[in-house]
Amino acid sequence: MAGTRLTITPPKDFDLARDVCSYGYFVLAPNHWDPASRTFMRVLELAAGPATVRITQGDASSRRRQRGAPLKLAFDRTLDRPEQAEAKRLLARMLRLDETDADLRAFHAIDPRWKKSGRGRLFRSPTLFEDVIKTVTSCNVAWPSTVKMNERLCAVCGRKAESGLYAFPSAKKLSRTRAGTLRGRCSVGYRDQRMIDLARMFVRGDIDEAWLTDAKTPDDEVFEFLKTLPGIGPYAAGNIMQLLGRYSRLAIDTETFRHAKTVLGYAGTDAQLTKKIKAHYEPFGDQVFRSYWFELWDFYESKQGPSHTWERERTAKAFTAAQFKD
DNA sequence: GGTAGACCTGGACGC
DNA sequence: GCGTCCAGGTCTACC
Repeated sequence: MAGTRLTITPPKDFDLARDVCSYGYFVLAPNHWDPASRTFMRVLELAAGPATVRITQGDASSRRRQRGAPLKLAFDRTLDRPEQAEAKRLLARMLRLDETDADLRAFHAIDPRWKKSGRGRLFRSPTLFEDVIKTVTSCNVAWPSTVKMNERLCAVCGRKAESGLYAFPSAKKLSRTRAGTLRGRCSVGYRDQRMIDLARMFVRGDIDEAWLTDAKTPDDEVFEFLKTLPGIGPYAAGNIMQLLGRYSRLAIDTETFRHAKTVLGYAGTDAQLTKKIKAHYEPFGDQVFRSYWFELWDFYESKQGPSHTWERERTAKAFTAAQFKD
């Protein structure tokens, strides 16, 4: 790529392979992780149009872990100064560079199981809007359909970069898209109007990201607000909470019940399991989601190998609750 | 406050 | 190849 090249100095323990491959969204379009080269690539929607960024850490030819080494960004076009700042801001959100080494030490003090691996950061999207829409695509559907919806949303509604790759659609674009297009061409089904309504709320400013991320805003108020959004119920709200950096709640879905039965050895009705699950994670206080998630992720890695080696095509098919029932 | 049924897609299964 | 059933979380109507 012959465009702008930038460098970001991450926190000392940041590990690109570990910290990108830490949450399922890293395999959803427009994200692309290449296990062989340990390179992350996606299109960012910037002020002057879409730009593809390729991210490596340290010496790409080395197989050694290079925690804390500079992140090298290579773009497919030239970015002016404001765009460079915008790109860095979006990538910092995506990679959770705001989670400092001290933040992670605090998490590991509560749950020391992840101290050795250093796990703590959870990959997310460059924008809250993309995180919310991705969460809606993960509701009431098997994982392969979530993968497909995100691919189609980008291909049908996203802008094309010089690289030929597509961006995730902006809120503005999605707010003007017809429900029939989303349903017919993006396979989002009944989620069509809910996605458009969400996009319109973002465009109008009805969703106040500053308030949602303000440390002074109580978790309970954020959770209750999220549940008022179209297509967002208790599971989705819990998931968006963690995407906002609020780890005090679980996002309970069928996968949680599968985990409770097969890994934790619990039995009973869903209501009984929910009580046992909450009791199990209670000791982790305001970090329950991370403790839950890395237990789950550990299980996936025990079945599929280290997450940074997962091929996109295989991952698209492998990760469904049904695959792990036994 | 709790719950049954509808919503939509895609995969599994039986014929 | 076709039809049927089922899984998946949210929403609405109803009790």
